[in-house]
Amino acid sequence: MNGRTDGGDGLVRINGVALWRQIADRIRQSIGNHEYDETGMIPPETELAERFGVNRHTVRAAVAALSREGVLRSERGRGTFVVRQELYSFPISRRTRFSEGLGEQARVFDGDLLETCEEPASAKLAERLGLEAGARVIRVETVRRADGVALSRSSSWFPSERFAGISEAFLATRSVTAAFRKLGLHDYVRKHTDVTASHAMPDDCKALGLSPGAIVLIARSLNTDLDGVPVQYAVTRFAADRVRISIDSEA
Amino acid sequence: MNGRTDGGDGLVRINGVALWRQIADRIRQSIGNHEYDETGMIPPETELAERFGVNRHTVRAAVAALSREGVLRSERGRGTFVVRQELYSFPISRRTRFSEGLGEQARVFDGDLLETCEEPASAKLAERLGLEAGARVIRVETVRRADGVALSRSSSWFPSERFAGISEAFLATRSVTAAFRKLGLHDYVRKHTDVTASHAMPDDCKALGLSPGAIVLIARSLNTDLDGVPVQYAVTRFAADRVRISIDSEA
DNA sequence: GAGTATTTGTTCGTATGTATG
DNA sequence: TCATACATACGAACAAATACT
Repeated sequence: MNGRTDGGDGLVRINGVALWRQIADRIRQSIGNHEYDETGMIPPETELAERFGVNRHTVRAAVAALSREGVLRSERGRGTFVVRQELYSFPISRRTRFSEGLGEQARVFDGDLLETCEEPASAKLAERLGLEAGARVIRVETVRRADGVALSRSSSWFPSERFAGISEAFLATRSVTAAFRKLGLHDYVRKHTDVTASHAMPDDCKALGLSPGAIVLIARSLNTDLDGVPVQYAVTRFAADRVRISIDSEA
Repeated sequence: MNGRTDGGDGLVRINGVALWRQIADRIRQSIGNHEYDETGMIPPETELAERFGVNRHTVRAAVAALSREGVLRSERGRGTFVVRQELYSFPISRRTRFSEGLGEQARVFDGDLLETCEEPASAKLAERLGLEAGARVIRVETVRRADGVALSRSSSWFPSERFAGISEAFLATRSVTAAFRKLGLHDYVRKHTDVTASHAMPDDCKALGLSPGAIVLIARSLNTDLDGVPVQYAVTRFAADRVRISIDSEA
């Protein structure tokens, strides 16, 4: 069966990744690139099948997966439509804050505190936060949503000594900025951010409502107070099909 | 590490991605996170099989795939070893330049010009470059390598009118900075960068030597001259298991 | 309203790939 | 290496809802 003389578009059978999943990914990407017109209707299954050089069943499997994810919605006799075209744009700058950054892209922002605990810092973490090896830190696990859609999942670490009670403060205010303020820190800045990407772990799928095999953008970031003393290290995992990271390099 | 406590297992049997490929991706990620000790030796197959809750055959398939990619090297009787531990870190700032940024992380940098042509700008591209709709642009497709390893693949667009001959200049110098200089533009700055992630397309796999199903980090960037006039729009696709994007938010 | 084309939804069967023991 | 169970992909229908003339 594998004589896949890739017709119009180029798609090759790949070891280990099902054809329907590759097609789902390409459709998802086409949506992100605004390759479909404004009606939000994607080409009919027969046309996609021909374009990708696969059977219609295979396209249907891809569309079914995207429908389960809430990306597409099919209507018998009418066609298949994109549910939401735009990615949320998450800006990174010296003054990065979560909900402020997303600004007017959604009407409602909220989040959950999944878990919090105090633990000894690993060697790497202690170094990043400028603490002595084994110093205690408070870890806070959160999920952020915009208009009810989960966008990201974060693990944050704060020095215990300076920010005792930060998890309660966060729980009360649902905002790191506000929690810091409650504890006497009135301003902080983003020092550095590293961005990588990887497949979603089972935890990500659960917390973000992703279909397994989805991609997450991972931002590892360090915030400091105005004197340059580290106050927070965070690993944030964004659903890559919902969020774009945006960097303005202004002078 | 990281207190992530997925208790040893945490592998979901997902539709569309073969188990051995998921395991290969997790091993790749563990390497990126430095979860293996400095000897570079990964746990024996039986242990990995037990940890992931799969048959040893399946782990072997994953290790075989990573060995084909050059990520692992198995030695009979000794074990399986990581070939290169570190990700290359690609910094983004107002003065982003490709090889300067990678600096001392590799000994040899080079690249190929895959293809170049002149074409009319799409509506979106014209807007981004501040051109009239349908103005002509020069597109340049390149691949960049560090120490012989392909890191990224770029499509760049330059306004034809201002930068006629840029592809020849780039071909001669192998550097955008030098090519600009040849054409009389002595300095330029990075205005904006958008980062997303997606599965590698067949073209990426070919150009970057990726195994299918791999992930690419996609940076869409705009460079301007010192007067703020756009001079280059580029889409760069990085192999996510080789490169990390790094953002310093200095004042 | 009738008739036709278009589009998604469903059911067979068959061959190959993946994972286990 | 072999045998078994399940997922993936193909092909050829046909059914049902919608859109257009």
